[in-house]
Amino acid sequence: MNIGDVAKQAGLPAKTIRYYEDIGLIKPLRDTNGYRAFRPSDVHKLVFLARSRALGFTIEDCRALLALWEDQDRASADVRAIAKEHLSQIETKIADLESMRSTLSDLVRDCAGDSRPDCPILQKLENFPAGQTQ
Amino acid sequence: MNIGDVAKQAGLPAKTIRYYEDIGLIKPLRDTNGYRAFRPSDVHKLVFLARSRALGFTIEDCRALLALWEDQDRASADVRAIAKEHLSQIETKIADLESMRSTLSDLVRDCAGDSRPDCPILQKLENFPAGQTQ
DNA sequence: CTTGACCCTCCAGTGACTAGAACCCCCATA
DNA sequence: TATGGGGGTTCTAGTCACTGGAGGGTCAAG
Repeated sequence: MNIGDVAKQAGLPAKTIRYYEDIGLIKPLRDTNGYRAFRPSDVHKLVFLARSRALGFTIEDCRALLALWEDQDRASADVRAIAKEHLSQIETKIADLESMRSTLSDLVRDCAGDSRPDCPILQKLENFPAGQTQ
Repeated sequence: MNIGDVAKQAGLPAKTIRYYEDIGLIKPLRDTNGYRAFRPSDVHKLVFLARSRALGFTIEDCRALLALWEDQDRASADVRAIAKEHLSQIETKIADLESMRSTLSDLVRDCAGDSRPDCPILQKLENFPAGQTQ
């Protein structure tokens, strides 16, 4: 199977698939003309990768998950540990973003948004306490 | 004022401040020894930048906000537009992360986390519909 | 005079791609 | 047979917002 078809099946851009080969996540064979020749197992892995990435796992998480996925003797707990760690990172991010949202929506609410030069948003950006997350 | 003191005042690493100079956000003077010499207005700008960045504005947003901040004749509406756009991006991100969280926490909940090799997380990563945000 | 804290520049790396250039390969049509 | 289009290939460099490190200069105190 060529890269274009695989890209459709996995829902990933061809560029991304080449990149995944570069960094060693997949190792497709090659045809005599140099084209990548994807086996069903490669496609399967790419689908797995697409889904894991969509859930926000990092590439290194994905690498670990793939290794566990391929290991018949892995412990369920190993996978769970990765997922739990990731989940807690997601929860931290959500909390950060919610605090940003609340500050920002206060600012926007207080701003008349007219043509006068005095803007409460800029005033608050000068004055509210800094040092939040990113 | 030297960069170390400014860093403390603004709550930014010195490296970041140098970077902000590199990309033209600030233009501190120089002492004869080559050290950056920050005026109060530079410090003020850096505080503003730290706060805007803490609220998740991109550097380019910050550049625009700084320009408006310095422009006596700006319209309040311009600032509000940037803030509103940013707010809606934050809200999209939160929604994305919440959908990740709900899927992931389902997965984690269903996983015994023991030493058996069958793991529902990996099974679901093979099977649930892909194509979410990132 | 030395030590240690501070400052400087420049280069490279991060994560996860993405854009683009310059090229090769294959098939169908005129 | 040319040619056009749609694949494929490699390579380099760019993205964003820093961050780390090497290798050095400056300054104040002891």
